[in-house]
Amino acid sequence: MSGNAARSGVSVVSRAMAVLTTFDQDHARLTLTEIARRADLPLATAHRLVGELARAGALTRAEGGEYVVGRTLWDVGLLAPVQVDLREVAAPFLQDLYGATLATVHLAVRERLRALYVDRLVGNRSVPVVSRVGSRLPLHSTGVGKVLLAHAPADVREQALLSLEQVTPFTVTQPARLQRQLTRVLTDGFATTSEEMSLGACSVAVPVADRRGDVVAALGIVVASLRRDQGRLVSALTVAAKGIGRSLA
Amino acid sequence: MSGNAARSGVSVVSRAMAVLTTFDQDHARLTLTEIARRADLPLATAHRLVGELARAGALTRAEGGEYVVGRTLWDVGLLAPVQVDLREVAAPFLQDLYGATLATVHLAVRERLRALYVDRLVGNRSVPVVSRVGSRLPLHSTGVGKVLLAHAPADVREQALLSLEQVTPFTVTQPARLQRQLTRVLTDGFATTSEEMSLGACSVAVPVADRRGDVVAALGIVVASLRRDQGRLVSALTVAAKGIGRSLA
DNA sequence: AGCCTCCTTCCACTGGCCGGAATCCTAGTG
DNA sequence: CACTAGGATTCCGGCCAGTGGAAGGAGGCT
Repeated sequence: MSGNAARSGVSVVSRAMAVLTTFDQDHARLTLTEIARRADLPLATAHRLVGELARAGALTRAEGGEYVVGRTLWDVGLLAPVQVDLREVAAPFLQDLYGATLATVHLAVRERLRALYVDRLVGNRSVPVVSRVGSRLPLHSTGVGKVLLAHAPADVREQALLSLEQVTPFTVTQPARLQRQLTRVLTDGFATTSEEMSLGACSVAVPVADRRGDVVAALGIVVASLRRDQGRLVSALTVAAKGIGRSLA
Repeated sequence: MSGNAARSGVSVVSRAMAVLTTFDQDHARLTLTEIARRADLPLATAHRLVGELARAGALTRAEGGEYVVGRTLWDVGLLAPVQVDLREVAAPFLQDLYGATLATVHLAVRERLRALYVDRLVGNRSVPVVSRVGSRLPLHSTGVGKVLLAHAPADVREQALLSLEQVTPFTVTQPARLQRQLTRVLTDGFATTSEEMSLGACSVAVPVADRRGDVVAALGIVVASLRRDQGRLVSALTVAAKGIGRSLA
């Protein structure tokens, strides 16, 4: 009658991973109870798993008793080959771009219906932004997202147009209007946003094409206003994007 | 007689973590057999664990059949609070420093008897270096290491002086000589190396002190030669380090 | 073919995992 | 101070998931 009632049949490993993936950018520190709830595990089970993960260094206990991702996982995670060639090649160009504009610089690739930010540079006097390395943001409300979407296969574009979340009052949510913008992105060679992702932040972005001409990433910068020198920014971005493309294998 | 002979008594979780920690900077892609050997697990056991980890997204199978760290772990690992305040505060200063010098810029903290590189900027025309974010390099053969060691507690210094690995022909391996250098680091306010970590690379580094005056990190740059403008580099580094220190909470 | 290395599958045994329940903490409340 | 509420921790018997030696592919090289 007592003891283990319904062993759910999933492996320990997948449960442990479920615990780990309860952490995300908005939930970087969690209590045991939250972990159990989010991973859908009995409290006692979560307690044991979390304890073992902590002992192994995968999790660490913060001051308040909450759990955070541990240093060991940081080490291991850094080894993941997530766009490493692209990032290594692009890094110097991002730095030059930052030096020339002093604006926040973004490098993103498309991951299904999201823009995955693989690298980022933020300055002292830059406009505050929500993105971080590893962030996944909507394709329709960011500069890099629009570029990636404009160059995406037709089926991806169609699916993306089906659900346009209203992030700020200025987010473009009408499919027809966004479609027109995407067409212009292809002809103009760059995309812009005006407070469509976060208030007070505008952005410009250009595609990064490899030697075969395929768009593999988008390069963008975030500024307070585009009124002034949009032309100069587009030029700087284009030069950097070309440089990255040429350096890709 | 058959079946499971000696269940070693360790949990599945710790075994899974043992598998994950077989990966390091010099072994970013491993075959199943290598994993089993390095984690000291029977092949069949390693095979099952690796399979489950791969199914959970913690590992990915590369083209050649080797395993690499998966995207899921990259996501989770990025959430680890490893010097996040320091890194966020320092990032803009590193970028300015790169802009002013076009040299590779390093930010490192001390982790026991190693220098842990928490951030890094590498340019197009920079001297090639071995460090990456997450690298742990010796304290006695790197610029940032010497700074961190000079400001470390006495017991740490003593212990570090006991084993000075000869990395290149120019590495300082005599304890007395290194001790004299460390004393100078304290009076001069900066440390230098000349091809002591890798041939063809020299470095300058300065301490980053928080508001209480405690040295919490070291900031360094790597150049081909120090002959020319060591003074200018030290100045730029000092300014940046002061700025970081002032911005720390 | 023969040999070698690495990968995959099989299967009987058993000890580590499971999780409801009880207990221990805090912190907040009347 | 007693009481409550929410979370964290410990307990413990039952049982199945994990274990790993062995055997069987799959290539590659001589």
